[in-house]
Amino acid sequence: MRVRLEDVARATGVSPKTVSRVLNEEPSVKEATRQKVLAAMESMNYRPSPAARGLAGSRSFLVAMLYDNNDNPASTYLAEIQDGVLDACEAHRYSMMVCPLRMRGQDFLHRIDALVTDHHIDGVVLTPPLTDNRKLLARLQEHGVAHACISPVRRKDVVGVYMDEQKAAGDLVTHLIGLGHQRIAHVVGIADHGASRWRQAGYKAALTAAGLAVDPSYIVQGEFTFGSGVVAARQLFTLKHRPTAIFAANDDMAAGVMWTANEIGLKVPRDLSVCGFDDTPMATQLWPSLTTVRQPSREMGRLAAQQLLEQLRGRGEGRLVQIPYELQLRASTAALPG
Amino acid sequence: MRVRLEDVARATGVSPKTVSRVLNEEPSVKEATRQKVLAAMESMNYRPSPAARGLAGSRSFLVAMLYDNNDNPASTYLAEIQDGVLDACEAHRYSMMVCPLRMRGQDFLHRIDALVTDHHIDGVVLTPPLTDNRKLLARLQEHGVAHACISPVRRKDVVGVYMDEQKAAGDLVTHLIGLGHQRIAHVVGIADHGASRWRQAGYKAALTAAGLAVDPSYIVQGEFTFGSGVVAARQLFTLKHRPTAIFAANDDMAAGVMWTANEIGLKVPRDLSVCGFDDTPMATQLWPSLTTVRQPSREMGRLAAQQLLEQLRGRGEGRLVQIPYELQLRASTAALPG
DNA sequence: GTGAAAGCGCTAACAA
DNA sequence: TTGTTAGCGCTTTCAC
Repeated sequence: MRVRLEDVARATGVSPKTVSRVLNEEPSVKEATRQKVLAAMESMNYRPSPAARGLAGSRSFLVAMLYDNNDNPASTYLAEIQDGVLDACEAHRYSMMVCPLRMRGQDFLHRIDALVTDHHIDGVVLTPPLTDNRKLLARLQEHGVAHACISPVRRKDVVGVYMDEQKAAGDLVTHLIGLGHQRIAHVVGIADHGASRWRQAGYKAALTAAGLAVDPSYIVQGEFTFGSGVVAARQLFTLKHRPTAIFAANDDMAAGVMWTANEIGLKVPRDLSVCGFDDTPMATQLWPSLTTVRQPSREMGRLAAQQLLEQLRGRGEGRLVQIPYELQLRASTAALPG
Repeated sequence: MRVRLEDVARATGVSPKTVSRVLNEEPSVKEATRQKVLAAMESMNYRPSPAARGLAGSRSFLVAMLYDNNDNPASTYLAEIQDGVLDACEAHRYSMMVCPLRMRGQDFLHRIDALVTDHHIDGVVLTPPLTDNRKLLARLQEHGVAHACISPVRRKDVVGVYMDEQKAAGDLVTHLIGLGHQRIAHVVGIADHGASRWRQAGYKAALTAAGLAVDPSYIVQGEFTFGSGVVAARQLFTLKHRPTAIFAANDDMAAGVMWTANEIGLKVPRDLSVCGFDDTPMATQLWPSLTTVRQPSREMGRLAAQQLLEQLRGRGEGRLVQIPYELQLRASTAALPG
């Protein structure tokens, strides 16, 4: 029924071990032998059994994508990353599992243990804010499980992918300043997320670079959700000198800001310019369409997984790669009248 | 290092086979023995190796969630279903893989073969429109792989979960009629999706039941995307007798309709009532917030997987369960003035 | 109701 | 560069 490694060996006239060597791309096989075996595998449509490989060997050819189920950014962000990770896994004949964790609460370390003990996971892809959880990283280290990070805060000795979010945020705010805005507010994301810190830092840097003061009352806390954008906007709209532009740390909060503007009759962008970050599908679906920064999530997932696999397959070390961003200037920002 | 079944056996003073019997919930074990073994497993923190079980036995304790990568509904829909499937799998100690397919193009059957041959998948959860692909279903049958469907078109001899979408759509349109609307248009979804058919059928039924004519020029084709909602709305807005209400077959298209209304200066709901279907997060984030039908995707994923596992574990047959819907009446619909 | 032996398909550690 | 032997941790088959 099933074509086994042994069958390929017999058909080729070599030992099972040699076929195994070819399968695992070990260098110590004569090129002629390798070609013969490869040809037989192909023609016999041989497919190795992951179960047998996992049981006998030290590798499982399995990676897991971990994400936080509480403080998750928009689900579309995670879905795109997942697709990217899957792309890379398929290209290298690895399988992927998905593993939601609840970072608040203590069970989440046990889930790591289970993943390692049960499935012998070879490596994991970490999404924010998991990328910076010291307990999690320590546990992975204990288990000897490799990992790649997406947008990690620490960038030293880390494998994965990141964007220069600070510079991107700075560019966005500089754009607002170029449109004549001076009273520019910022809605911050969840406090300990790297994304919040970078985007806020970029905001401040741009103001400072333009010789504008950083007014603390123009900086309000959010938590990356639509609702928190609404709350933040309401607070900003009660200020004596209302901001003429608001930079929200992500698109969801920007949507909340625009919703609130509608609520009190402010017209975007005439009365208020709004911009976000991420370029989720929503950005083009809002009215007016949202000025934001494009973050290529799927590509980031793909690259992170690729670096992880690079490392697992012993081909080089796995690096931290930077991915470029793109400003998306749309209809929600406009020049300040007068 | 690892606690094996044999270790549990030794600690309990029974044979490995007996421990295996307990593990697999086989009936032919004396209750006292079973308790003893269970206790030992617990205290020794025994975790069976999926690889070994898969290799030796006929089951893999693995299910896959399949989805279409081309005609996919909103990614948030799939993400929620995935979470639900995962919930059920964890509750029954099964693992889940995700498997995107491209239904256009022919490779997708090979991917099924790979899933079965490589991973010995025990069963799959099918999402629309995969639920009704005859080739896919036939292939699964060939392989003897069980499946559960989410919102399948055929409802006979099928395991899974569905909602009465036709009735829900009818209720929505009836609500519009109750508000005084008579010129009610409908934006249809992708032609061969069950969701499109049911929602359109509900629309027509409600009109007919109210003694209103079904005007073909008020029914325009869409494809479940925001952009197609825009196109459809533009078409409807050029009609001599513009509709006073538009029922789009999903929230994304409804958002497109609202966007277009904005574009040409129509005010929702004063000049136009709009409603959608699904109650995605977007529905509450639009301005004005969208009247729609709540479809509990995560719960549907959970239930479908649960029925699948029920079937796999031989406890009963697995049924097709119906899940209730809920109308969400929000700000995008209002009484017709005059 | 329980156990002994064999083997799932592959890789490890050695040997040649 | 290639082959041999043993066994990964479990389930199967068959015996008792």
